[in-house]
Amino acid sequence: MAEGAMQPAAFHILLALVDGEAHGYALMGAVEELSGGAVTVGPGTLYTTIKRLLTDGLIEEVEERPDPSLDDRRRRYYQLTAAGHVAVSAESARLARLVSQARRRGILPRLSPEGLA
Amino acid sequence: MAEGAMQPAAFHILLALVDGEAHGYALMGAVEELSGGAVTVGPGTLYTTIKRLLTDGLIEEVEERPDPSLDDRRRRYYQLTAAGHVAVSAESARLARLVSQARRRGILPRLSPEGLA
DNA sequence: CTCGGATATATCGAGATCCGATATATCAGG
DNA sequence: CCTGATATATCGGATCTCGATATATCCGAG
Repeated sequence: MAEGAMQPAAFHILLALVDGEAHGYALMGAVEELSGGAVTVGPGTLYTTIKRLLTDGLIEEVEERPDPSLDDRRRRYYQLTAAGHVAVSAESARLARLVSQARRRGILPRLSPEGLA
Repeated sequence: MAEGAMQPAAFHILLALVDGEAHGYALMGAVEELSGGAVTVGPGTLYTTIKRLLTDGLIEEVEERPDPSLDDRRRRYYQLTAAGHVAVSAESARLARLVSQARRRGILPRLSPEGLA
């Protein structure tokens, strides 16, 4: 897509990370949940996207380990960078504009379905 | 993507067609306009996407020619089918849910930018 | 009338993305 | 131990994107 658009998988992952740091495997479930089950990111997309987001500087790995008693040495935790925050905000605004265009055309209920999962 | 997601280019084209029938070349400008310039669909994406939308039964070609004095025999006009209307509504609702998730996380202004282009 | 540029549709091939399958390793519990 | 769930990672095929290119038509300038 043009310069103003982001890959859907990347956006879903960044949006899940706004809640705070998370490890890869947990993000699969988080994306499915915040999309209401409409989007499923499998391991193939997940880890290749994570690698690209790291390269692009939109996320970074968290070095500190959690409570040692709860630690799982396999996990790798990630969090948004400042650039990642900017990017996910910009992409959200772009989608909001599209949604308002859809609403203007009368193909959506009056208000956003705030009450839905 | 999963069963509940649509290709961005296809969605932009369907959304432009909610306004009524249009021919392919006009859709390029329409998509750029309704996306606020963020998305540019070039001829490659445009015509391959149109072909796929026809095959999937989401759009159909309009046979009737416009006013003969204004006719341009090169043009091919398209309009949404009933299935296309359903599809663009469903995809809009999916995006609206994502936007509400973004707003819930505080990375968007309070209300949709209704006043913007 | 002819020429040239804009309009319009279409296809090709390269690159990017997506995604299931697969592989490997670690964790927890029986 | 042994098994199944968790967790990360990569591979290859399929799909999607997109600029470049080709062809045809329209229209106005000259």
